[in-house]
Amino acid sequence: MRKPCCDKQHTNKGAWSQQEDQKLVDYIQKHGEGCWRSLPQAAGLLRCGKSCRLRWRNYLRPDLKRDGFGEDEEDLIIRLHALLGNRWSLIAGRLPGRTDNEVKNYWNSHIRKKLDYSHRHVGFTRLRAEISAARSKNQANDPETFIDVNNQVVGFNGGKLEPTNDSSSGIYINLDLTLSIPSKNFESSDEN
DNA sequence: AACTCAGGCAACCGCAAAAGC
DNA sequence: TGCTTTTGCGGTTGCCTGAGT
Repeated sequence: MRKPCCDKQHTNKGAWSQQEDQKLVDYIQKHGEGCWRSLPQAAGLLRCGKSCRLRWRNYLRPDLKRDGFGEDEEDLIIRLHALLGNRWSLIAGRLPGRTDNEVKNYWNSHIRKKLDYSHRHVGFTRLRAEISAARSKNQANDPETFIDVNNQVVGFNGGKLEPTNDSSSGIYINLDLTLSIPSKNFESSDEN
């Protein structure tokens, strides 16, 4: 039987107060990240470890961007989502200062709607077709499909998408994620 | 001004993978 | 090697806010 992550009767839930944030930040600055299970008690917080970890990673980390998503970031998310699906942590990993939760929320509240409009966009359709071909090759367990994501070559290895140095053979797709599709085209495609 | 409703975001939950023993 | 514990991830929920009526 799995133990619950914390004693829910003695933990706070809901929005974090400034005092709680400060305690968490102070503790992590002193002791570093990790040991989330024991952290709340050590930091004097009535929260479960998972809650502390989430709060730190999504909102308190000093390297987070707190401004809105730019067009280039949005384009990148669209391309990565076409490639990776709902692998939010992987997508967020390609966006410095962004979290998986932030990307996921942004996708669900903004981009998904936009894509409903843009699915007829020729360039985007072509991109999806290329990616779809690569993914179906992967489903056939063919390891020789490589995708260049911002100069990092990744390959399907045993069904997993992983960085690889071996791109000497097989299908090779350069997504060129440093360039952005003019996102205005997405919007305009349905408005005529 | 009051009410309703939809959108956006923060946070929680449960599961799976990884790590430790 | 197998079991337990911890961490990470993705889906979902619930609250808050602003627009519309």
